[in-house]
Amino acid sequence: MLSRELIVDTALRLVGQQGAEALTVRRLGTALGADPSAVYRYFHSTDDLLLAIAEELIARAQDGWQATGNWRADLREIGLRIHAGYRAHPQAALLAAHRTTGRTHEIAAVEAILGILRTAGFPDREAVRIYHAFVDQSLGFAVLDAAALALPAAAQSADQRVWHASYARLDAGTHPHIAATAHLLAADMGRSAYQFALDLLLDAAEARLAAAR
Amino acid sequence: MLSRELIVDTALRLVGQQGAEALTVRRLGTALGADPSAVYRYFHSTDDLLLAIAEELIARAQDGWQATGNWRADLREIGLRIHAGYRAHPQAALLAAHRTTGRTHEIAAVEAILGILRTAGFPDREAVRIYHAFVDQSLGFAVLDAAALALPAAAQSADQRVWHASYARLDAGTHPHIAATAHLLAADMGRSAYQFALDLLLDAAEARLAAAR
DNA sequence: TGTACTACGTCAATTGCGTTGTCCTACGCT
DNA sequence: AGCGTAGGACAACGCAATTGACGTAGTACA
Repeated sequence: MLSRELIVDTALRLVGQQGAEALTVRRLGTALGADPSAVYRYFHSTDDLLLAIAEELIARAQDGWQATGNWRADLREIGLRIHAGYRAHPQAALLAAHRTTGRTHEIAAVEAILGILRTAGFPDREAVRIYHAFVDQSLGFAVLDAAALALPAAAQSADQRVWHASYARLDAGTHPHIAATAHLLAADMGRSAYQFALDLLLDAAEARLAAAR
Repeated sequence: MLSRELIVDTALRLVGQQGAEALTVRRLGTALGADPSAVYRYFHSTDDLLLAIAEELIARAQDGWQATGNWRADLREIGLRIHAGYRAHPQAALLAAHRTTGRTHEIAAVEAILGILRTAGFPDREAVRIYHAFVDQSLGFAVLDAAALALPAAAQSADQRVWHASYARLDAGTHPHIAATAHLLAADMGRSAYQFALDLLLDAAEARLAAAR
């Protein structure tokens, strides 16, 4: 017996194991032990299914979150949760992160973030702008980092080697700035820049809030 | 008589005119007045073709850029160029934005950005961190916005409609913050948040530079 | 001049995809 | 008992990427 939940869970597992290109109605049907067309009893189209997957990722990211009342800490926590949640399912994140679902869990997240900003004292117009920048920045980094994680292991280490090989060996005469910072670059580019970028965004938001008062 | 250049140019024109979903070997063949399979005489696969398109994009984005000496203005200009360049060709951006090529155009960009930051007075470690956050933020937003543009027209307008339909009709009792800002949300979510996010990042960087002195 | 080779394009076929319409079967309701 | 419906199977359509066999023109070379 199939169900929307079972199909979404199977799809996430399928994509996690076999990569993004495995998410087809036909392979999904095989994984479910059912005919591909059976999926259409529960989802209007593959796009509909994709939105359900996106919604599930949002739900998992928000699960168990509690506001502390400190707007900066709360926003930071939500950002890190979104980023971590999508990175946990890189292939699915690549497909789903840029979709607007308009469903309950997404709405709950929007309401929570807007609430944090407005309660903190941001004027409505400013709260909306910061909300938008915050969410898209989180999703953008999530997609980028997920894409790196979704690469085959060989391509992943090749990307990493570029910083130690190509960049570290550039001539100081033609590329003085890279030459001067090559060791720092090699160390930093292996990690995600999301945390630092998030703190920069929160710094800027805090400064604007102080200036508005 | 076909050629790699002619095919790449035709592909870019095709996508510019008919949208992301027009980039198929069959339609490309039709646009070239040739059999679809003729493309394979010049490119090993469609992925190969897309990489060639991506290279072309990098070249075009950098073309004609000049430093002014104002670090903030220079960084802003580079960010906007990257973002606009990728957004102009969404489907290629989706495939190319997260790859580290280590080729001449990419190296030139890295050197330029690091140079701007170090010349402005950022210490090396800080310059590298800001470089990383700046680049990944620009690429992240580019991917996200490109993905939205690469959607079929139907899905695109559906995403847009969500903000006017679902969100604008939520009850003020259960979702007070969304209800209070629904009109602002609908207006803001139709645009890219990149410019605002970029300005926030530059604000924060400027504050850190001032604090370090 | 004749031969062989290569570059370039066409043609036909294979495989996989999303999606749809039709059929079958089991179950709950009156 | 009869019947509607939910849930699944099956077959088919059209579009996609890709491939290998085939034709054709030009070109190098003996």
